[in-house]
Amino acid sequence: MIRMTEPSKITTQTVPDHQPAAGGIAARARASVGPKYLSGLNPEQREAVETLDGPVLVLAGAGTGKTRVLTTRIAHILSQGRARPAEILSVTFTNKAAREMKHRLGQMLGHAVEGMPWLGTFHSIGGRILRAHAELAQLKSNFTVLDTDDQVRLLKQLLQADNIDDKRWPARMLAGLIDGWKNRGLTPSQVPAGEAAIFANGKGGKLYASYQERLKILNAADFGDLLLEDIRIFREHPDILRQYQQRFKFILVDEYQDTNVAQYLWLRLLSQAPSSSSSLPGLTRPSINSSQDGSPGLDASRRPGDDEQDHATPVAAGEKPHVKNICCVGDDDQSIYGWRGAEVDNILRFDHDFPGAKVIRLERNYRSTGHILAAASHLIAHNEGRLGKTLRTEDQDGEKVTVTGSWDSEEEARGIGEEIEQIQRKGEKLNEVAILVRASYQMREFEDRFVTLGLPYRVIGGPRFYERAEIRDALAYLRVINSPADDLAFERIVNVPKRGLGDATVQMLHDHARKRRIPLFEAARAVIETDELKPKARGSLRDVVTQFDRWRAQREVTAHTDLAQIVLDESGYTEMWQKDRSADAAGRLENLKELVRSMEEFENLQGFLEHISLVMDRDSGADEDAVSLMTLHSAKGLEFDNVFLPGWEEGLFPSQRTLDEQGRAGLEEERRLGHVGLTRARRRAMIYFATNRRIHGTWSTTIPSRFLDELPAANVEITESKGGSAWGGTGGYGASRFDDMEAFGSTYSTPGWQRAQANRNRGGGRNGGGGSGGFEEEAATFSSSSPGPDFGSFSPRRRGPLTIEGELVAKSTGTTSDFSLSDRVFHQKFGYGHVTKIDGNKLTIHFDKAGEKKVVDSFVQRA
DNA sequence: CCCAAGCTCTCGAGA
DNA sequence: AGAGCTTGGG
Repeated sequence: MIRMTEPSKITTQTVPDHQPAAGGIAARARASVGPKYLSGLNPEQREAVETLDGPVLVLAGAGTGKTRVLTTRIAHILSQGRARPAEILSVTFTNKAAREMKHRLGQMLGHAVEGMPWLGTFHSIGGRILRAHAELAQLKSNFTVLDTDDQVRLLKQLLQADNIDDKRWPARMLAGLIDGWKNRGLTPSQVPAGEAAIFANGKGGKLYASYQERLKILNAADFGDLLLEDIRIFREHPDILRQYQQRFKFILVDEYQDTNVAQYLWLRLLSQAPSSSSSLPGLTRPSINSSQDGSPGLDASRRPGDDEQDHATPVAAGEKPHVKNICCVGDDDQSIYGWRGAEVDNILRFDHDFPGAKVIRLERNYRSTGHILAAASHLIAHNEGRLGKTLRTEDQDGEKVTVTGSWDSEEEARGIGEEIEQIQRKGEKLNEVAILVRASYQMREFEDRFVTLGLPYRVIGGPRFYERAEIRDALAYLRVINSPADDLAFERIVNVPKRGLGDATVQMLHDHARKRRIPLFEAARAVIETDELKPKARGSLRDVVTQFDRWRAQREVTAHTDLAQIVLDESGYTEMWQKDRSADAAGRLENLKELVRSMEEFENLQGFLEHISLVMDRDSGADEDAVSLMTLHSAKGLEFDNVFLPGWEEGLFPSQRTLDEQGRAGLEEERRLGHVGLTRARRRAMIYFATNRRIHGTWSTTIPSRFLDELPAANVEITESKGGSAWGGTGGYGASRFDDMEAFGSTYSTPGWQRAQANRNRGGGRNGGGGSGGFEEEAATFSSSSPGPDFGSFSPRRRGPLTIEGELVAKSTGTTSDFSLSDRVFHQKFGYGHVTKIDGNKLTIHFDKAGEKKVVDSFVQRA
């Protein structure tokens, strides 16, 4: 496996502050007389903007001006006359990022940027290309984009048709598998046999194939197809590929560390210089991480007739595909989307994939104070698979990062609430306060608290607008109008509002449709001419068909917003919610109005539907002064003066599930998430953890996150939680504390807790963990790291030199418990029992009545 | 065909 | 704890 840089090179390669960027005379000459958009850039940024030719990788650490570089680069290309707006392909991951870039470009160029038609998310641009060549994917250009929900419902139908027990083999799981395959660029015939077999006794691959067939019949594509079908079209039709290669003179990619294999392949195809040669290099990805079986994923050519397989041979070593001007910007330390197929390897091996690539590091941080940056850097230094950057700041040290322990998550929310009120009293804006949680279920407690306090807040990236039932219903009506073959949409609304068309009727329509190979809607039209249905159902169905025919006719002469309103009213859908007396009915009606309003931004119904499924976020009242509440994931790219980071506990953060599924790679991704969280803060970062947390409705005792131990003592301050902490100071939760804990229940030994415990013990035994005891500052040293990163290895032990010193270490009060095996003990809640296992100050006790429990020794007394 | 009660399952991040 | 789904009775 190839590593890009030796650690030793990293520091020396950094461009010194005062010298002009490499690039020599030309760059210097431009530097003095350069256009004004270049002024204010530091030398590295400037180099990233001005190196227009050939592949460029910009390693942009948090807060180093990444977006600025990207937008300035586009401005530079345009003003140098190197390309017209329509010749620049610029891809981002989120709509937010795309909007932000458009906005900043507009500001920079002064005049309106009418062009830049190819600035957008991977999915929107992929979808656009697919629509242009839909017929090559057996689709019509008005195809529907299915979201996860539709996908699962469709798969459920397929499972039923195949008589597969969807209890044992959930549709969700299959959806996840298919998603994963698509992320890796695999069509049904390319899925390795072993993987296809793991679902439903070997039917996985076949189901994937029939799912794809169904999609074509429904005139639909899922998110993965938006890229995968492009790739297939490019491969099968070199002339089309060449057309795009010629069009795009420059390619820019944001957040490159988040790209998955499919996105990588897509980019790679587009980034080849146009060539008429039949041997297209780079059609496949060279083996990713030297997997032992030697199957690089794409060479599974089991099915005859897939002639594109012929190209699927790895690029020969030394072969240099001609690559044009592609600039990828990313930060390996912010790669947090491994779970959806992102390959950190894409960025780690950039110069291998794009030979001759210039790598530019942006390490000057303009965002955070010294202490925050030091803490974040120190934390991330524990990762092995890094390219290695050292973030620097010229800002002052500022306040130390605080770590606060609370008894439980309610106290945590209370403490943070009070802290925020203090910030407010100091006259700071709530807009500059954010709470970043690991899992969305953590949000509720804060919302409750803020409602009580009357503190304005907004949830960012919460349940998405178009995922709401009423929006999906309304969209389904519009989808049926737009695409009569959209059976999923038809099925969704055929009996909404209630029309007496239940499962029996729908089933009958299905049979009919399948027999004649026609869409459900057409089946309905046929069936109402027969007397197969009871008169009542028949009448209802006739009404539905007639209504849709009328709406489709109206579509020609009515503005699409008016049409939507008409459809909602005439179908009785609006009325349905007006009659509904539940609390949220009013809100739903409001949402429907909002939906109709939002349609105004689009030319017509078709354009609206094309976009709606790709637009995830709705900007909600950003002008109001309010605290922001969001997940760590959705915080990427944002910054705030004050950042609260609650829930730093084993099992929650790092997430047990990630650890279980991804081993050490997962742990490193979680650590990067912590790094992202800390680097969101400009002036104050405040970490919290609770000793007790409610998970799945029951209280569990948790132990502080290992990441706390990995913070540098010199930059961190331990504080007391407001309202009394069970942690620190008093030396552990005493029995008196426990007396108050009504809710402390039976779940001390949840599987998650046990796993966390097991992992912790396996992970080097540096400390006994435990919620009890105080932090002690201590110059801790542990050894780490073999010379090269070692992906794919799950070895929990680190080897080699690299020492990290000066860390906080949580020390358990009693690493030696007073109890010994089979001691008879008494517990206030569980009664009498005897000790079966001792682990530091944690005891496993078999209680006479309550069974086996894990308990901290201070909770029990000798019987 | 509809509704209500009971049941199970989830509770990691997104386009 | 809560949602979503299945089941049984009207």
